[in-house]
Amino acid sequence: MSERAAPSTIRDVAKRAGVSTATVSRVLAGIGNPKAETAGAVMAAVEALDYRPSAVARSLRMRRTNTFGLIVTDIQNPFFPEMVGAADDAARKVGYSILLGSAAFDEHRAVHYLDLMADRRVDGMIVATSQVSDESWHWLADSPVPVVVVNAEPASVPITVITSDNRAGMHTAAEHLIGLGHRRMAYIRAAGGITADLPRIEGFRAACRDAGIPAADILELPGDALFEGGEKAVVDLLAQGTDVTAIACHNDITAIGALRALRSAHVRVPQEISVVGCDDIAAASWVVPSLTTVAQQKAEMGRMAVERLLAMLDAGEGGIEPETIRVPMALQIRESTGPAAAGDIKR
Amino acid sequence: MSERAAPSTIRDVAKRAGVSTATVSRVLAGIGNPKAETAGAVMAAVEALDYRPSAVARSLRMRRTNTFGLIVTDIQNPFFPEMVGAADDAARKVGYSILLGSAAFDEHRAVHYLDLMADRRVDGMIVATSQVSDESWHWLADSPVPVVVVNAEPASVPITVITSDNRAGMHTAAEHLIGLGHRRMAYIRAAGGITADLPRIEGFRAACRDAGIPAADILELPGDALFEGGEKAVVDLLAQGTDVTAIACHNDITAIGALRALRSAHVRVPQEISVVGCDDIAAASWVVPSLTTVAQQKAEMGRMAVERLLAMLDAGEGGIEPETIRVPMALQIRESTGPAAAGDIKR
DNA sequence: GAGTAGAGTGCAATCGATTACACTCCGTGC
DNA sequence: GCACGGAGTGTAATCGATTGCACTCTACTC
Repeated sequence: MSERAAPSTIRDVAKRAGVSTATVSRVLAGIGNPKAETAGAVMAAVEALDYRPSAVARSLRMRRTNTFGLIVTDIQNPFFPEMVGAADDAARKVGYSILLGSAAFDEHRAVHYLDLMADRRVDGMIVATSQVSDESWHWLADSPVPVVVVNAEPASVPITVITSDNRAGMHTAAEHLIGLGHRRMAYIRAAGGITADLPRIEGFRAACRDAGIPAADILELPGDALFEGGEKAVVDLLAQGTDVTAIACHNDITAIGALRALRSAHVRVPQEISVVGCDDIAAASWVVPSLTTVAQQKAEMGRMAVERLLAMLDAGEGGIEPETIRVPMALQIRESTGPAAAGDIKR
Repeated sequence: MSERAAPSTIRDVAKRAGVSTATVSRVLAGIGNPKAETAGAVMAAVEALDYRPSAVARSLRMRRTNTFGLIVTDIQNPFFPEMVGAADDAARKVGYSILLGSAAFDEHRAVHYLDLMADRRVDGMIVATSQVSDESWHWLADSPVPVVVVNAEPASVPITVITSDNRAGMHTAAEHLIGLGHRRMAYIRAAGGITADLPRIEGFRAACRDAGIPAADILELPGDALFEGGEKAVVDLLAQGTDVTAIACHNDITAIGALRALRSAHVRVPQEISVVGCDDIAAASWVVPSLTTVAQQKAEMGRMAVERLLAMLDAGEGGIEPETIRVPMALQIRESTGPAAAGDIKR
């Protein structure tokens, strides 16, 4: 047809209704008490022209975008969609929307999104990744826009943090294994830079220490927080022969990779080796055997992050002190853990 | 500290550099040939003030937001993050970003996002869901902004569509099963309203017809495109006793639900019953037995959608005719399918 | 009947960028 | 000496909304 039809503006509506733009704006915002007649004319014009106020123009004038930025480590990890969904719900309920960015394990991409969101003048940011440089953390902490960090703990930067109690969670998982009689265990870690890695391994070690298990009996294996990392760690472990009877993993995806490798090697789970994960993603109950894991309150954290941002917004600057909130985790016992095998596995 | 510090504006920069805002704008955009001295002063001021141009103001003036809206059926289905990731990559490369909305199987939410994106004046929209009313499809088709529909086929609306060749894909899956000797089969469908449902079941039926299998031998079961639907369908199927030797499912999540129910009932897969899914999500190769499935080119489709939008944008209105592009699917044979059992299952 | 209050609107500035147009120099050509 | 052209900048309009302030009426008080 014609050129790309320009959407109608408030001026078009005003003209058609025979009033000023100020009146149109007021009628639509429901402020002032317009005469029923005026209001009617405005609404009719809005209807006729299929008018939709431009959020862009409004944002410029109001100096608010009604948008929160949300950066996650990797949207492909099912852990995040659940969190994102909950955050989006909470935001939508109060008229905000979420601008999403997935860092995809790449610090440059994280920075890209940080910049993007700053340029877009989001009203607040949720940073749910630890793939962020120290420099960026400081920039965030100094930023005039409210920031909430989820599941990461930037050291020595005063900033609001909402995180699962990773230390206590993995402590519980270790106790569970120890209670089942496991003494020689392996732990598959995340890659460096993922801040949840440290508290989790520490919780695990602490529980072992408390049970009198020598640190040397705990094998720490490198991983990458992905399926491949879990798989490879187990392949290597078995290749060199091992007597561990349990494997704890940084997260569920790693654990599922581990399960896969154990199955390929015909090691029975949990009869020969028990496996526990962390996160409680949907797939944890899909796999065979279903995965014992430490559940994070994903949705709850997403919701909390948004609520916190809103609170910071209407408290204004300096209204709310940075604070670290620890959300409890809960052990989900499924099929992948059982009593320690009597004898060692040699193969 | 003070009030929420307002970010510095182009005027602040101009003042500090001792030039006009026009010059600042030109220097930053790299147009005109500013004297080296002027350019230097501008850059210095930008640096000193930590100036970032407001994308909001720019969008208003340019009447372009450099943003594409993307609506998916359900971000929790791993199928979508892969597509979204690819779309985001493609968009970022050319300076665009993606505003994401998950309809979460709710038509009202889909409409909400449609409105939101229209208000935000996105430069184009990707609609990767069929949870959209006829009215909305027409609205989209008439919309002045470019729209690409992914994996849905609004009937009788002239609009650009990129979709997997669902019919051919499921036809192939059926042939695979038939080739393995299966004759009595079940098919777990999606809920009504999911447009991929129809071509898939049709492809399945067609392959059976071609093989001379009477339609009555194909059991069509209701599902919901979710884990629960697959699980329930199989539970019901087994409860009433059945002689099927293979189950095809609308998608992988459904198939994984079916696997779970079969396992609970101690039916061996594939020895007693074969299962195939559709999508090829990551979890398809995680489950046990790993899932034979028909793979969609998720990333490719996300990329294509963005490219198409860009093409529509610089072709201007009417430059590109609506067209339906079918992306081929590929059978991924894994462990969940095998030769048909000799005898029926009675339990 | 003058004064006042308040309801209902309009005028115009503003948010922060981009860009058409006008203007000032300065060097050249003749 | 004057016209001309181009390089380099500045002035001001514009994008589409919101909102403080001023204004016009009407109704009411005394």
